Order: sequence, then structure tokens, then C-alpha cells
Amino acid sequence: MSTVTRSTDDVRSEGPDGPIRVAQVEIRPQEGLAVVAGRVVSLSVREFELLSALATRSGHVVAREELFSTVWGGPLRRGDRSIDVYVHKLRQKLEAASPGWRFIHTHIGFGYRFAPEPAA
Amino acid sequence: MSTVTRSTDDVRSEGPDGPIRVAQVEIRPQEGLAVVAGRVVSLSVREFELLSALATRSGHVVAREELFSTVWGGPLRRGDRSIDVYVHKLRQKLEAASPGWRFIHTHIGFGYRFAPEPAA
DNA sequence: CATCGCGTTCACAGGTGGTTCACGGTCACG
DNA sequence: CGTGACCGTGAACCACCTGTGAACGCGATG
Repeated sequence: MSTVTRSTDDVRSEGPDGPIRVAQVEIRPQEGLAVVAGRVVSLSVREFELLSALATRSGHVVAREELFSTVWGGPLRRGDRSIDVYVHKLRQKLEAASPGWRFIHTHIGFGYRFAPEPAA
Repeated sequence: MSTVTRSTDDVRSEGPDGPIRVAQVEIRPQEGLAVVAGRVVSLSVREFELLSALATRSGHVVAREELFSTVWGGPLRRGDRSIDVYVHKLRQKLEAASPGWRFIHTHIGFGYRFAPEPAA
């Protein structure tokens, strides 16, 4: 496993409803879409909310519990794989738009961390 | 050279759940990760807890008994090598993130001491 | 209806982490 | 020297967590 990665603190989150910008990723809340590396990435509601939840805390590990309660509302039931599935969908779309980059990092036992980094 | 052991007064531990900071090491309790020399070091649960236990008493020798009861809970059974194994894992990760530095020092018969020092 | 997009759930595979072994090295002591 | 206590370190073993493709259900749409 990759043990060490560079931290990305180049976060420039804007106001509540303003666009969130992290590196080559721009999230537009009002339009429900994201622009990655200049390409428009269309997202479903769930995908969008999950990405927002992660990106607003860019560089920090967000617990699965917290992600679930934020995006789905309510406590995370044991065995619920929704988060995993949507993280997977997001990764596909993001990496398709910006090949050679990794955006969502797994921290086993804790949660996920959003941070655009070049693939090893 | 002489065994220069700087008294670690450069410790700036924050509040209970705030980040623990010692020299180039920052530990974020809520996220289960550490940032060393600006690099994100991903840690497993055990690794993280052990590092926390050591870092919160930075500069002091922490007894094996105490480490075990803190991290694993319960008394240290004679012959249990878990601590050794995890100290080894931590050293690998920390020193990979900050080459030329030593962080965890062995005090044979007593325990371990956390203190970032340049490698001899 | 037939189709489609989306969210959820399922099933399987692969990866990761925690524990324990095994072997070797160092050091103190008789 | 032997011996034993203690530690460093690589590896084996197994449970658990996560990745991932696919099936299912359902409301919206034509």
C-alpha cells in the first residue's frame, strides 16, 4: 500500500452556495455538476452530494458515519455498502475526466479523503 | 558525537480532540491520520493509537505495560510482541515520510520514547 | 406497457490489518 | 564461553473491509 502521499492544501472553497474549487476540480452547487480538468462531469443527486461532502473537507479524512449522515441522513447501518458504491462511481467519473489523477483516497477503518493527487 | 537529547519543549499538544503537534509531526485524532514533514501518512487503527499514545507523552519514556493497556486494553501478557511489531511499522512509515529522522527510541527494559531527532 | 435513469442491494474477489511465529542479534551475567 | 532476557524484523495465518460488476425495484417518461 502507498504509505506516504503529499498533502494538498491548495483548497479554495468558496461561500456556501458558491463553487467549491480544489485543484482542477470545480463543483457548482446550483447546477449540480462538476468541472474537472476543463471537462463537464454530470452527476446524479447522490453522486453530487457525496462529492460535495468530501470536497468541502478536502485534505481531511471524513468518516463513513459522517458521510452517510450528511448525504443520506440518518445513522449508517452495519453492512450498508451505499457509500462504497458511490465512491466507486465518483472515482470512475473523476478519473475518466482527468486521467492519471486520484481524487478519493481510502482510509480503512476511518473513511475517505478527497485530495487530487497524481497517480503514483 | 554526544548523545544530544533535546528536551522536547517544542511540544504543542492541543486540546483533547485537537491535533497533537510535535516538531514536524501532526496527529489528527478525529481523522486517524498523521502529517509528517508535510506528507500525509496513512495509518491503521492500531498504528494510529500507538502513535497517539507515544506522542501525547512526547519526550518521556512510556512503559510497555502502559502502552499496551492504553492501546490494546488489558494487561500485557508475557511474551506478547504486538508492541514491538507496531513500533516497527510506525518507524517505517514515519522515517519514510521524513528521511534522516528518528522518532521512536527504545529504552530496553522500560519502553519507548517519542522524540523527533535527526539520525546520528 | 416498454424503456430509462437512478438508488439500493447482492455476491464474489481481492486487499488490508491484527496477531502470532520464527529466527537472529545484542547485551548482561555468571 | 553458555545462557537467558529483550528487542528487531520478516513472514504466515485468518478475519474483516473494501472494490466492483451485476441484479433488482421503482418512479418518471414516452
